[in-house]
Amino acid sequence: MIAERREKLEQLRAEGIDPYPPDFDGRTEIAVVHAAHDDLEDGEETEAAYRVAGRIAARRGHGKAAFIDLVDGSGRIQLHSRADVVGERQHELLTGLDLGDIVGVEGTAFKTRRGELSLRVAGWTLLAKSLRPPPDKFHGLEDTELRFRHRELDLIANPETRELFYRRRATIAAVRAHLDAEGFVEVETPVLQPLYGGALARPFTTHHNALDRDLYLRIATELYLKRLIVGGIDRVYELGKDFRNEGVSYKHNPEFTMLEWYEAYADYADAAERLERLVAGVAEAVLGTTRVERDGVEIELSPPWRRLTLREAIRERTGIDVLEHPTREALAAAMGSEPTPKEGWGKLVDGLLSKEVEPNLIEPTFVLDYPVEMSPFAKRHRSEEGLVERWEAYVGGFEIANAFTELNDPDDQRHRFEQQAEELRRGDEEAQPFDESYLRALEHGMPPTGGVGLGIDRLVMLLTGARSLREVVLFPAMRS
RNA sequence: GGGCCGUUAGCUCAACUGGCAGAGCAGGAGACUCUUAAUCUCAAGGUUGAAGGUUCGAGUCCUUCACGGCCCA
Repeated sequence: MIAERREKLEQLRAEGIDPYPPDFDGRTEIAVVHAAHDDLEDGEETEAAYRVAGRIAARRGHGKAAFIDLVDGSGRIQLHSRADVVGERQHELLTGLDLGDIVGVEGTAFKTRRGELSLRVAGWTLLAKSLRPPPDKFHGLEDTELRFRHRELDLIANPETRELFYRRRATIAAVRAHLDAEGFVEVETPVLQPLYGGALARPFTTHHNALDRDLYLRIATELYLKRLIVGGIDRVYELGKDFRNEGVSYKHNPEFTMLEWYEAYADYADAAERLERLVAGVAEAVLGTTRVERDGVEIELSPPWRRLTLREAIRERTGIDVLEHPTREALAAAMGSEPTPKEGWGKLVDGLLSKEVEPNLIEPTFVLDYPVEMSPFAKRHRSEEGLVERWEAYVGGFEIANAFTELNDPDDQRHRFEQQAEELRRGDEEAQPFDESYLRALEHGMPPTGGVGLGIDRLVMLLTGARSLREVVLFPAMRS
């Protein structure tokens, strides 16, 4: 198959045709041609000449004439080649090209009797010979593994894939526009970090040869961004990749795109209002509506979202009041199970939340006020003992965002790091390492601050109806 | 980590209880000057994911492994 195409390549070279010329001038996007002439009458001809370029997607020969479908990034247009117009030899060579070949074409616009806007080919140039057969022109490419490993084939064969990633891009652009308009400053902080922090997760480790030291790929941008708050950038955000050394699932990829923003002189209630406005605004900008559908259920994203406490949420689903069972032994007993040595009380609560509560939170919901054990960077609750001012936002059965009133008391932060050290000793590999440098920054004084982390991939899932995060990541992690 | 399902031609898929591995599209040769999943004729295309086993005979049954999907942890 490949050998046949290589043979054609050599034949073209023998004819003096460069199969990979460097340029094609004066190109018009196919969508522009459609916009200019879609109103032609059936059978109407014009003198309007265009140069278009793209990939040959289909071909229907008719002896001394042929129809060819040409696709570029903007759309598809039909070409009509006639031997009496373009010349016998040029016609033969054109129809002898393979599906997948990339050509530049000059021609005049007309509409066929059946009403399809087409270009009458006056001349053409091979721009790139394709040596491998493209996916099936009718069925597209359906094999999930091939689609993910060779996303370029998915994009060639499945226009809806291209649409999805255009929508992803529109989502990110709308998020930036929203925050920029609210006076937030976008920054870039280190991806390679001497200490990881800001989330409960295991990091990837790498090594810097010249410095001869291990570095971590960031699991969050949190601690650096809060140092910028200390520095006086009162509204700051970063949108970029985080890396967590964990398994893959429909909602996890080891590298993923995260937005974090921090706002001085705000708390977690302000952050919640900002998030629900942002998500609804982005949906409106990207979809033109604040309603999305998921598994046949319509979800309204416009504010205000439901708010309930974590305690209520768990009690509502399981009948267990976690605050009545404040030790890991007591809570495990109430759950009817034995805690493993690695599980602290916070882990058990987290388990109840993710297993029992999360899948049932379809309508947008803020779950408020988490146990302090689960939240080493959140400020203690202003009125509830043992809790912090934190929320997680759930939509469609999964978490999209996490926020707190940030802990700005350096002594309390030191105490929390010590607690995390204990968790590390117990064997919890997701616990936080002690970060003296961050503590020192807090000791200079950080204003009261509200901060949010929003999972961009999950937001895109929400706005595209994708079943899996892997569908909205161009090249998801795969086994070798 | 566990369970279930899948892996057959470049792509999309067939092959009843074990019995000659097939089709459509793509590719090749030919016919056809308004087709659009064009149509028609002819010919070609395979280490059935890998390794081992059972059997006269394995795409099909058994074991192990690889990769993927779904569900659970």
